[in-house]
Amino acid sequence: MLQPYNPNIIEKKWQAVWEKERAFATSNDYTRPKYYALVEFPYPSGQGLHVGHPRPYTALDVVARKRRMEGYNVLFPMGWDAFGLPTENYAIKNHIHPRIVTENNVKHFTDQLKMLGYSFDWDREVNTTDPKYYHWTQWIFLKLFKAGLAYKTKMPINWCPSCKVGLANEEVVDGCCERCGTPIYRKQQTQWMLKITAYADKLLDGLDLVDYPDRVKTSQRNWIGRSTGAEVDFALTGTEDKLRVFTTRPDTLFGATYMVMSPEHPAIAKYADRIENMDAVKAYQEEAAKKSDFERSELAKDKTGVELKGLTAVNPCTGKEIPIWISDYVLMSYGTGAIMAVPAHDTRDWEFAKVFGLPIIEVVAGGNVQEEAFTDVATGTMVNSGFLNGLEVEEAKKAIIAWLEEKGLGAPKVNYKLRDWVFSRQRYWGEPIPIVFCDKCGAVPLPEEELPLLLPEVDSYEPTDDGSSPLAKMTDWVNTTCPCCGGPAKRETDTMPQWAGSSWYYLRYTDPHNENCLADPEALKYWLPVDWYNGGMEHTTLHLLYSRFWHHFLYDIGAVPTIEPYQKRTSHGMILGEDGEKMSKSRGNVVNPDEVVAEYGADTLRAFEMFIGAFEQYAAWSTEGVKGCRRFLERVWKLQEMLKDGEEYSKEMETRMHQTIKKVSSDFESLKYNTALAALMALVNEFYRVKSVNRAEFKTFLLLLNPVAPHITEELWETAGFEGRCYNSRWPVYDEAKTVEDMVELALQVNGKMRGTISAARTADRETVLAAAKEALAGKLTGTIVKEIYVPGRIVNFVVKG
RNA sequence: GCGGGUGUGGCGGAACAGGUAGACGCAAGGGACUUAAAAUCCCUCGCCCUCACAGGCGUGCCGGUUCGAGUCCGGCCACCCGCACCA
Repeated sequence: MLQPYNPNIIEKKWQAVWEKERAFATSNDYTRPKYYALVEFPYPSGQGLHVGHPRPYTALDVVARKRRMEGYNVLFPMGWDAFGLPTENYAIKNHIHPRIVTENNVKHFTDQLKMLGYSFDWDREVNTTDPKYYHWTQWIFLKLFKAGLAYKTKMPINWCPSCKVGLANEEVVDGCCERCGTPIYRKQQTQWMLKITAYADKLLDGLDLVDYPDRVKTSQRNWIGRSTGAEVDFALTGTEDKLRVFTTRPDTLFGATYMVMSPEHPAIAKYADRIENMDAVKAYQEEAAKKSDFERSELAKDKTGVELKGLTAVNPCTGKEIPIWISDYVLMSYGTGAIMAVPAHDTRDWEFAKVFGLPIIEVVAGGNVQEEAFTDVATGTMVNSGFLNGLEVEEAKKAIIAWLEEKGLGAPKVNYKLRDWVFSRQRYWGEPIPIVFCDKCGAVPLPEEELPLLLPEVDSYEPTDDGSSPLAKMTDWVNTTCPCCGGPAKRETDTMPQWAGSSWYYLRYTDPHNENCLADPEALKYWLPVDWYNGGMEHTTLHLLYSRFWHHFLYDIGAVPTIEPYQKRTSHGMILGEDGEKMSKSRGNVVNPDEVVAEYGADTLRAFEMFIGAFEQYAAWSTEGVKGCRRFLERVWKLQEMLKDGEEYSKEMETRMHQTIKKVSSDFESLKYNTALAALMALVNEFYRVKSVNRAEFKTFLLLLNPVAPHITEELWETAGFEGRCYNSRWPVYDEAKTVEDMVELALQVNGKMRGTISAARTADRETVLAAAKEALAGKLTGTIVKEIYVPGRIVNFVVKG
């Protein structure tokens, strides 16, 4: 009598066996071929794992398990991105130290991940809040500082009044805090910045070296936003001064009929005495300052502005005096904060000119510039442009830049949308920034021997409204001596953002316990780059970009051996609630993996997560679908009852077995987990149809299913008495020649319409097949056959007339 | 506005390289087993017409290429995501 399938028992059993056998420990034998599979380490939140986590984890666990069976030395690690606001907020509310909160959450997450049977190498677990880890986060910061890539500056930052913290541009979504949704506003504050802009070109060029999805590459490129053009100086009438602008269309310079400055442009204050309508200008400035970024971009794109009466500029090409306006459609943060307006060939300038009745002069023929701006650069010829007349746009660009350079009026210039990275947070639960401020020596880096700079114990983690960190109240800690001159100095009290620790964690996994450097160079050389990194699309312009930046920097200082950190990147689709909406507590559609495992087992959950749909697309949870996967595993379990002897595939199964090995092997490599599982289900259906599975077939089947459902396959492997363990057996191989059937069903068509099928040998010759086809279609072939098409193994088509 | 993506049964989704559309799963209907139910096993399952055979229609819409189009080309439409006055 067959025992019923009881996942709760066998899953615990095998998890214990694997742990005892150190089944998934990474080898330190650097002569073996390596494979580094990485999933984004989670933030250990208080809610625990939700069913979204297992989708990417299972997918890469499948890859990792398959690679081990193929003989690779596999690094598949897990860790904790544990600094962060929710932990700190929870700590404040419940008066528990965030360290304790983190410990508890990590424990909970670990238990949940172990329950799901992942083949992580737990000996290599890292935790960003561990001083032994953040030692090296701080070390990298010091290197950045010494390289001039970390600097402190007073600037308007994105302030979230709810989190009481400054945010990076990447953390602002629709003008609101990415985390809590509160509208942010601009606040002047001194901030640490990282000069990611210095790496803009390297980050762009590096994309050509890696295998990322196009959508990821494209959004990184757009975010960096490189644009080439020129800077041009316009003389200010009656002064020695120039007004410098950036333009991507220097070719249209003859058509510049006015200029626009950002309301924050410093020239306004400088020439206040010349500006006749200063009251109106000031009013406009105040109006613009009051608007949040959100309002400035989202609300009415209707153009507004004020002319600076009494201040004009000179078009360097035409020599004509042109007016200067201020308008909030020109941003101080991009280019020079001022533009030359060419209404005939720029949509925004055109709209502005229409509102204020400014002249529109066509300089590129090809459109009707009184009706709309003509912005096409591919067609069109220069007109009304002096020496440029008759040139194509691209030729004109070169010519005008050469002319500007010769006259000393301008030069080629590249601009980026990318801004430097706001790197300080006014909160407690983050890495302390290892810098002290000395009246004599300025900002002084801590000596590297003094790292890690430990996060001090404080009485209150409460953030302050004035924007200073909770650490600022710790005067014992804040007051220190200058490492440089020995005089009194104060410590930096802001901490690093959560993105710091995650920017290099994949390096630490290669050598997680090293106390002398961030990781042994030999280990880095062997393991890098990460072969396959899966993570969320939401990190494309955050974590993924930040960590590439750090890696490029570390490469430049010789700390890592590769230019790029990740060779291949994939992104999973989110798991939605059963209602098709994003899972959230407020909607009440959250599915808890613990309950799914308790009711159906981890193998069922894993199988369902892989079967739920195309890996890169969103998928809605389905309780019925989960049951379907459990049903499949029950059918697998009961294959034991029809198990027959046989050390080779049976005749009737042979082709099917080879086909399935081929299909599953390639699908596991190309994110098609759903169809791999479908092929395995179909194979089981076939075993049921013939009411038989022999030992050779069963063994191969177990190996193919093992990466997805490791527990049940291990149990069946043992029960069947196969040698060793399933997890460390060799991945099955197929014979290409044996994947094709000898006899095939050919589709018969008349004028491209299906009219029947015949069975024929795959290699049957044309005459034989056409004769058989005509016989089969007797009666349906009326008229004259004008063409006969035969594609061996596929189709016969007769083209008939009359 | 710019960029990216998606559109196939009642549902999730398959379809190599242009070659039998709907694999696999879910739901539904029918049958077997059972005192009964659950579970399990077997059968049916795109739409229209037909008792059945045979046929007609069908992959968002319109057109094109081809012996043959879900797949290629041109033109639209809808929805989703990202960026967004970036000069």
